Amino acid sequence: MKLNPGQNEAVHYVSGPCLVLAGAGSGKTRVIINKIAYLVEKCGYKARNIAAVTFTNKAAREMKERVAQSMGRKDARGLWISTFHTLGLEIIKREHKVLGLKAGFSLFDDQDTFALLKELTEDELDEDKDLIKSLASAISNWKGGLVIPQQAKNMAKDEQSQLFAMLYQRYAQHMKSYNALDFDDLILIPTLLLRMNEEVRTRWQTKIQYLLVDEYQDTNTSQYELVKLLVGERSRFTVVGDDDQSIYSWRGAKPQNLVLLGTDYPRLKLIKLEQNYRSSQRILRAANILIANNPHVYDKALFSELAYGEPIRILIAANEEQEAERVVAEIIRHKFVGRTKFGDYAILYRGNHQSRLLERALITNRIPYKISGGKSFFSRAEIKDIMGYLRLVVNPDDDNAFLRVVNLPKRGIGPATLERLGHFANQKHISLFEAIFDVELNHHLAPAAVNSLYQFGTFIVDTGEVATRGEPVEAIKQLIRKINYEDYLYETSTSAKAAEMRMKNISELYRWVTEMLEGDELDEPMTLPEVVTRLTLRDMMERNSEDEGGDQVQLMTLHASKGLEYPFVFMVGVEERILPHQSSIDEENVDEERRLAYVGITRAQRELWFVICRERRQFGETIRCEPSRFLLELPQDDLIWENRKPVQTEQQRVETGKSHIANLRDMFKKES
DNA sequence: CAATATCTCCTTTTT
DNA sequence: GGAGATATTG
Repeated sequence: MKLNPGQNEAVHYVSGPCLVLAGAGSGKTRVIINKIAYLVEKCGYKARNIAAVTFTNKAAREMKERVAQSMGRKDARGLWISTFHTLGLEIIKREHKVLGLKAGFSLFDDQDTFALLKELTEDELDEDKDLIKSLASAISNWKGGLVIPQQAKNMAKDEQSQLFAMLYQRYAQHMKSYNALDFDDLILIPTLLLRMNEEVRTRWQTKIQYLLVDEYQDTNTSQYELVKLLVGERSRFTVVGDDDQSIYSWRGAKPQNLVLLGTDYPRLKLIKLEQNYRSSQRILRAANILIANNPHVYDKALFSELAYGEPIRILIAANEEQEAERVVAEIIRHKFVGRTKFGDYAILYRGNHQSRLLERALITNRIPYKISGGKSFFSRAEIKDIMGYLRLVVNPDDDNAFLRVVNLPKRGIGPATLERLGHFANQKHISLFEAIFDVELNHHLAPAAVNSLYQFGTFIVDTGEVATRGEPVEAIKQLIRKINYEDYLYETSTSAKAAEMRMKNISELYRWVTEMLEGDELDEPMTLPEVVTRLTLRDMMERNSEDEGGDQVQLMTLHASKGLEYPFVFMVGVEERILPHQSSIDEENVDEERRLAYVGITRAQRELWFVICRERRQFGETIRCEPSRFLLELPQDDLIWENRKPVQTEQQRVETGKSHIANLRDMFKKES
């Protein structure tokens, strides 16, 4: 396929820093892929000296695959295509000596982090969930903004932030003694390292000679800085982004980085991609009109040369059960009429919990579906159990992992025993695991308890030895067998069927681990510690969802839909307090929700439905729902509201003396 | 003291 | 409708 002039320019401009403003569906991925190929084939770069950073593992995976197809597997080998987090992990891994980190560090996911914070702040925060959560996000913000604990303390003005800064410091100390890192560390640590250590900086600047960054509007301060440090003086890079698709500011993303880049690099070349190849003109028009309500830094005029297309429909359901049924019925009808595939349909929603009823409706109608993101594979108890074991084997100082698995299956080690063990370990400033082997433990615990603990500890050590001896696959096999995990599942599950399901999940995990340990044509073999950290980044899960690509209706959150496209898209729950979400209305941050709606709309290629309810059950009470303000902002002549004359004429407007929008609101109220 | 049964809270988005 | 804390039993 030929590139249009803008795309062409973006691909061939390689002499300096380059910013590509790429509207939705304007072929930005194609630009990146072509550019990588161009750099290797025409500019003399070696694959191993080019890095491309994407926002999700899935996107990285896809890009790797597409690049490999376009330039041949051999040439593509060695390219660094990953997320920021995986790149950071790689840097940490290779520089762990300089950093003074032990090789087998644990990667804490946010649940681990939460558990640790809860533990550490019992006295100060009194187990208050909301407080702990805001502490967690404060810490995450600090880390994302490159603020270390000492600086946080210095900057703290009020009492609350002083307390939080102090707890941040305590958290950091404990993470260190657990030999653990959290997600934010994966960016923070490499950035600080590159900033302070010239030798390391030079090494990485030599290694990565050209850097490409996708979804640039989602970078936060530390990622911005990391990019800057990696590209150095040469500043050979291309970043691609779209401020209208910035939907992650709640976790520190700074779309202003798009502007900042212009001041930091005066020679920055700005290229706009404005032709949309994805959506019908009508869908694009709706999206453009909606997003025009937001402020803009760079003006952008997206256009499409595709057909004008079908009207956008708004389905109105009495309640949330009906909402799900309506969607499913419409898919069945539409598929029958249009002879389409289930895989052509996507259902998008604001929050993960909204998927439940949809799932149920799909199941009862025997429609195959795939639900991505959300309550993932990795939050299943059985997976967390086995991962807990693996983490402990790799890094015995990981107290979180220890606590998860020490009495699983039951080994007669109850809370009382653990309480004492914890107290003892705390006094001696050692990990729980080390405490087991301390001779003085006898003075604090009954012999039976000490013995159970000792047995457990020895078991972990033994497994670790098998793994390091070069037989990690064998070690995992033994592990699952020796803890009688299968029996445990059958005993604890409510039905044999459920146990079977869980065991299947375990086999799946086992398969992935084995694959990663052994490597394949695109990926090098990994060590067990690497596998464990990579799985925590949910790397494998997303890879898997691809080859499972049967003919299935796709369900996902609006956030998860970014970067994807589907011929037919349903957006459900497009109501006030859901699609602008209540909290964003309270915080007066509706613009970001509008961008979220914009992202959803621009996923659609051919047809688009919005679905709303008149009322919905929210924990016991039924509450009335109002259509989202975004629906009222759309061009009404492109919409068909169900059971209703679509458009108010100019005459009606004059007669009633009310605005278009007020009238629509009235109509909705009368009917419900 | 450990294992199981009941009751409560809360539900934005994710690397 | 699910996880986590509390009440009850073995």
